Amino acid sequence: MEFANKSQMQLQSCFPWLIPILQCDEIMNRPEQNLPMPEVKALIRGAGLRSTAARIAVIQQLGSTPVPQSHSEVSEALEDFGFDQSTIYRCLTELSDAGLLARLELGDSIRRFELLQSGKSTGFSEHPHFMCVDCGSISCLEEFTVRLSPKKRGAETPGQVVEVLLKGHCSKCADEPAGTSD
Amino acid sequence: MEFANKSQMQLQSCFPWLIPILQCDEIMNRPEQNLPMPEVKALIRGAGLRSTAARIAVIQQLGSTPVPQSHSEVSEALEDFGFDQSTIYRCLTELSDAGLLARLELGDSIRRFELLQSGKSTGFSEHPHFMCVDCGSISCLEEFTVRLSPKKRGAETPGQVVEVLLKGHCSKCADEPAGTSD
DNA sequence: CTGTATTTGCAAGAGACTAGCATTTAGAAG
DNA sequence: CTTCTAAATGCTAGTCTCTTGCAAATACAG
Repeated sequence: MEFANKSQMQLQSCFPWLIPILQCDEIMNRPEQNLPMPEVKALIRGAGLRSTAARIAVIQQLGSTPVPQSHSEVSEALEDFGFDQSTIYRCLTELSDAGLLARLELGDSIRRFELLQSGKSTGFSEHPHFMCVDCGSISCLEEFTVRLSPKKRGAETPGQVVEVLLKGHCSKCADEPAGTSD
Repeated sequence: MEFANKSQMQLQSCFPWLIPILQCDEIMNRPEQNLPMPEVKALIRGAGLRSTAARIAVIQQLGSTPVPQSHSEVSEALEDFGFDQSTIYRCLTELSDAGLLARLELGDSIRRFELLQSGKSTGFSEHPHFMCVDCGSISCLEEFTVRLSPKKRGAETPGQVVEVLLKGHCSKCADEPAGTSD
């Protein structure tokens, strides 16, 4: 990364217009990059938002891993670009409000976001998630569906389910004797 | 309630020994009370903890409603007793560590606690929960079981599930046109 | 290229929860 | 019924995640 936090500030004072271009360039050439830039821009614009460097970077970052990421994971991954914390928060919120991301609240007080592939734009994830209560790892259960079956007939249904979260001991933690992992 | 926050402090300075007795008495005679006092004491003592007024009150309060309660709900319900916020937090944590309560993290950054009836003491709830993403209401799905079924054979199982959380639009919110509630 | 509504950066703040430590108390031993 | 001590409480201050207000910067329509 050519311009880390400090040098970026110097650069910015001399050539303010350079930063977004450099940012876009850097974002585009990151090894994690897996979405073509014009597509990302179109995605953002299509949602009625301006395609800024921060939003592009957030989308790219979320597209780079198969699991949902928290704000701190995203902003750490992008910290070389010098985005403000609140900018990342706002991007995540706006993009998920616009239906491009799913906002997951898995119960550890950390909000996670996931890039939605479908055009459904419900803002909810398309598959169940599993969170390990021991190590905190998250996995997407794309291969599974969850069925809610009443124990006896006539049980009152709760409503329309849009998101499923399972918690338990992941296979890695379950293998280890209790207490050896965290 | 005979002694609210202010008068309690006066009382306490004159007759410090009076408070716990009054507290226990008040707690015992609350209309919400539904568990016999000696049983509650035995429950706490059986878990290896001292049966203090705060713990008894917390157990009683959680036993008074069928849905899990948050720290603030518990401490508001008990505020006439003048317990400190951190005491309630600690009681909830200790009682759930001891296996008497289930600690639910439903994803809205608010931890909720539920009185466990069984002697299993896993610290996890015995039934799935449903949280409405519109109004935030929680319901216990005691009448339902959840089955995780793979879409195709050979899908990797995530591990041993101990807790199930469903989110969606509750029947009350789903009936209303979007936007009218919340 | 220009103007303006949208975004961003910064700094301060809200809300849920935790930790440290002196004081108080439950429960056991005498 | 007292005395003793480990456990529990109250108070204060702190952490962490996330939000908000506002001036400065920027995307993009015209």
